[in-house]
Amino acid sequence: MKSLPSSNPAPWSPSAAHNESSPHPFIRKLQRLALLSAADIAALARVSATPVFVGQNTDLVPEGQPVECAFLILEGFACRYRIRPGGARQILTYLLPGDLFGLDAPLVPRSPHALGTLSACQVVRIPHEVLLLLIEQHPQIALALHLSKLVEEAVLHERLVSLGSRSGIERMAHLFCELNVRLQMVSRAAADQFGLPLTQVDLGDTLGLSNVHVNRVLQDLRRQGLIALSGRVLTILNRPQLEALAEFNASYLHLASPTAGG
Amino acid sequence: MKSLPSSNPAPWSPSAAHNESSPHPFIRKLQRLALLSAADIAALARVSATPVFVGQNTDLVPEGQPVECAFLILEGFACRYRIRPGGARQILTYLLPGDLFGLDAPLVPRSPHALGTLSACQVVRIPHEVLLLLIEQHPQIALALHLSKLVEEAVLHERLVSLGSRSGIERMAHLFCELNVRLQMVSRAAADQFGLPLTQVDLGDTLGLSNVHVNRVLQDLRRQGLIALSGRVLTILNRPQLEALAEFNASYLHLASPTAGG
DNA sequence: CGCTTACTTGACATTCTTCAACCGCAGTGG
DNA sequence: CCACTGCGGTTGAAGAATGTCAAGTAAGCG
Repeated sequence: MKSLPSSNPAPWSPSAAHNESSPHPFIRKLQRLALLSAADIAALARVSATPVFVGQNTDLVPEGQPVECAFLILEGFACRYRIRPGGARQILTYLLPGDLFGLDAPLVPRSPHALGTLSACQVVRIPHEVLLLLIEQHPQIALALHLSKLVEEAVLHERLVSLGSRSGIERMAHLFCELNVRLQMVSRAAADQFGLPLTQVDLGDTLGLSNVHVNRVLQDLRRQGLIALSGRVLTILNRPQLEALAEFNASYLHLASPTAGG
Repeated sequence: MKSLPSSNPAPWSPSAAHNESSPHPFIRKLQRLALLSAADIAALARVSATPVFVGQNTDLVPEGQPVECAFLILEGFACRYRIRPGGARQILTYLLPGDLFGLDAPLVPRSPHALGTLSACQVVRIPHEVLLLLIEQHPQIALALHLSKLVEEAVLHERLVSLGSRSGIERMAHLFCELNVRLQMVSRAAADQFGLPLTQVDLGDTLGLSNVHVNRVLQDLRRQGLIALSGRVLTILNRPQLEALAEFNASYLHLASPTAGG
């Protein structure tokens, strides 16, 4: 695992003019959770104006280190993960475009897990003070961030159910359903198709399966005609059956305050 | 699963004079997280003055229902759990004396999981408004509650590592280590011994193991001389080895603000 | 072209589950 | 007092799910 080359943009990082490439995932996500004013949106746009490009498999925050600033993912897949003494990696959560890491970092002396990229990512580093100010001056943003933490908790609970009591194929189906909905919410997925920049090892470290077993589970899903997966693109071929297999119900991802926009 | 007999104390509930039986676990826990004033402590004592006794295996909040009020556990074991369509139960988190459920409930339309007791419990029902007031008027309590949520998150992550990548015996060892520390923090455990009012089925539903396998794992731990467990009392016979087996490091449970008391 | 990384496949071992039976104890009712 | 019952725990045997090891293939890249 590489580690992040200090604070400045990596040498191969292009200009910062990329931030209008597509609907801003952070704003889009928070708008779904609370009603934001034009000033709120402007503040969010300002905060995330200078993205940095980070290569895949790069640590943004190493395990056990203090967290110097928050990170906002604009593009790509990142994750929180732990490495066990024997070397095994457990991926705890995925961070997708629009997801924020380190909101509560000032309260935590050292991060109990690492934050790293799984694909090449576009990331914004946000100093704690900036985030603090944002929250103090924009109560609706504070509310949206709070709600987003509650959704994260629900996702974690759902993953616990998967790891604790679902079979390999059910876990995989559930993960795909969840990723599809989460990516759709920030316009990074079509109805039944999205880019999945993960290796089979990544999937295994997420779902508690060996890479070999992941491979066989994927083949099983393909053979049943539920998905297609090749070239880092996942296609859901039979959503009803996939969701049934996963016992998937998207409601846990759709927490919204009564005032929230679409 | 029984369900809670409405809002009033159960018929067999004794007097409320019981709340001085032992160091108040809620106050004790929050004091560990932030520096509380005498007024803070008095307010906490007032809020939790009227406990209710609840029998084992009783639902306080059913899955999918709105949460009408918060619940504070004073004695006994409770848990958040989910029942899967096929009937399988996954226990998500334990609530021990001093633990609070429903802090964010006003923001969540319906609880995605149930809250139920695993043993007979002593519980306080706290209306949302009372909790809100407590938080508004006592910033240090608000801080402590926030930190306590962060610890809960760390516990959840730790459980995810267990279910995702540890063997049955490692999971069990880790759970015992964690429970010992958490109970010690609220004076419900001696150095190496504590009451464990759980059945082997409960343990299995927590750790993602069948009851039969739980039984064998327990025998293995006993055979290795690491624990004794009988009559609902768990004794840790060889802590270093048990912690090594579990890869246990208590630091994730010891988050504290710089100003916190011991 | 050779190297690396990801994926694939087969054979085998291990972990864990399922099913079924049995034990022991506590509560309950006759 | 005793039979009955139910729950929690224990045991054995068989099988399913998953891991490990090892080898081989395919695609991307310098």
